[in-house]
Amino acid sequence: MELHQLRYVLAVARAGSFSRAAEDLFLAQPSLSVQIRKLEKELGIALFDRLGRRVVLTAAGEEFVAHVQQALAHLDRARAGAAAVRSLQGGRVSIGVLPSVGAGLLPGVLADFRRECPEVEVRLTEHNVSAEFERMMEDGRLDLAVIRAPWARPGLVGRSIVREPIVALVPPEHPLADRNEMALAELKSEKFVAMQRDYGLRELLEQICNRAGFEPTVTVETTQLSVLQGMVASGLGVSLLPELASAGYPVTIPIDDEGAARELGIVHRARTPLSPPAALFLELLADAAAERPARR
Amino acid sequence: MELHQLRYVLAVARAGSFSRAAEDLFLAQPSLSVQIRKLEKELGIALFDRLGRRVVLTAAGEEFVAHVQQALAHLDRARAGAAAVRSLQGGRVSIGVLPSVGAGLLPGVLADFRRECPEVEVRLTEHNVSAEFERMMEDGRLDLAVIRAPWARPGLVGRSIVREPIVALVPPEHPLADRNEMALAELKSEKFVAMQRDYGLRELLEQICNRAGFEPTVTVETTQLSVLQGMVASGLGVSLLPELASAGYPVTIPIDDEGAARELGIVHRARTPLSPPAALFLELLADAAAERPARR
DNA sequence: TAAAAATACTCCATAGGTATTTTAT
DNA sequence: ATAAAATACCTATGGAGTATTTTTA
Repeated sequence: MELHQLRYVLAVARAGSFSRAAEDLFLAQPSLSVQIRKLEKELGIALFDRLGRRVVLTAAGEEFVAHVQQALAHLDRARAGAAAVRSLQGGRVSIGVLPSVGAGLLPGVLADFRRECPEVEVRLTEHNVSAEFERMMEDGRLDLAVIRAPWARPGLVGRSIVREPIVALVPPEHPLADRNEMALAELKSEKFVAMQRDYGLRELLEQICNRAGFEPTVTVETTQLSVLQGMVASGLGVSLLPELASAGYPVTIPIDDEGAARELGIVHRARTPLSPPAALFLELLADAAAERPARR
Repeated sequence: MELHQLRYVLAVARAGSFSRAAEDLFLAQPSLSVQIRKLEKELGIALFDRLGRRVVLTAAGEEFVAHVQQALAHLDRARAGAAAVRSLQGGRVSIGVLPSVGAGLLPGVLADFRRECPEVEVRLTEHNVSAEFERMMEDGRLDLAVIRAPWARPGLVGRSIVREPIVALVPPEHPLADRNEMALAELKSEKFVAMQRDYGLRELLEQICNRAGFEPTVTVETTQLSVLQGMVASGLGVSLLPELASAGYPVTIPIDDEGAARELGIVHRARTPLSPPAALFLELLADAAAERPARR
């Protein structure tokens, strides 16, 4: 049983004649006859009664055709679904974003994307750890992820989209509170408020302090950016955050150390092609990021 | 898009690996890879994300598979329907019978048939004229018909199943009423009660009278066997009927002329093969008829 | 006799196989 | 180093074509 045979059966049933059906199918009449016969032989029943000049479905043929029509309709839907994805009128994109990006950069991009292809479902996943996204990418659970550069896995490719400065958060009454800029080394002996271990922002904090030559003394840990900001505000210590993540805190002082910055990139699997919706989303996100001037 | 490709897609989705799916399908792995790739190219989208060692459906692939499963299920049903007809567990037989046969011979056959294959639908058509059945046979509206022999159309084949004597029906007080047998010629100057023109039994009456050398004088016509019998009973005339059709009338006298008989046959199209249910029905009918001894 | 289906054959596209390379764990 | 997928190449099945015969209306 082959698809073309099924289409031929429908055509013959519709035309009531092998010759006319062959014309409709742009096929030679013998080819059509042979295929129908072959199918009948395989099924073990006659689908058509050859009444001399006319050809009509047998009772069994009628039942068969009814099922075949259903089947072919489903295949049309399958094909149409694929076409929809191809032309950005359907499908789904799964995207992973760090919380700070989710709040800062994404809403506008989502709105743009929704406007361009309202039929495409967007599945957003937020997570604090870039490495988790890398894992999800490789599992196929995500099509795109916005993560910290540089990414570790060789199977991922992408482009840098944001380079944002690191700022210090200090309590309002802190001696450094009125500075316009500062060096990391000045925080060497401060107490730090930080995200818990295994959070991306904690790792970032330790990396930049280490690069400046000291180990930060973390006295309080939390899992929420807003809680961290509140703790700094109430004088429990200072902190270091990328600018996007410091949004909402009043006393931030830019760090002028070389390399005191967080770089974000949008990545996807190197070997699997991006679906058309995913490719569009990547473009929109990159465009939106390009409008924010890259700093430091 | 080909059926085998769709089955391959389902197998790969199920197995999560080209190699394992290829084993399941008793197929070489490269053949499978090539077919999937080809389908993806035709659809213009990726159905699978090749994640190094594992293979998972893309979002578009999942939707595609869902439709394909529906489609293949319908094809299974189509195939199963054909198998059912083949094995006498489904399908339909359309049969044409003359009213006298419908009353006399058929009920038992129908019961036998129903017992042997209760799933097969039987569509009965009664008609008074054999020629009408011949037309319906050639239109494909009937699979089998029980008609008067000999049949006219060369496209029909079949076998004789019943040869029944012609009997005379006379009013109870008629001079011939107590005879055990008689010759047709003795009815030469009687008034006849007969079926209307174009009825098979009327044609039969005229044929056998003509063969006996006279034209019957028909004074009353009707369209119902029971009405005809009533008219004879009330003395309006005599009639001639095949034995099956005379059932219920008290005064019948066998005609001993050579050839004063009606022969019935069961016919089907010569060129189209009988469906298994139709073939069985033919056999059952022929068997039932064989049990009635053929006479004259 | 004309029109349709079946038959006979020829050709070539392609599904599937084997051997091998590439890639990822 | 191993296991899986991709690539390259080959073979052969079978779908489609042309030419012809058979059959029916």
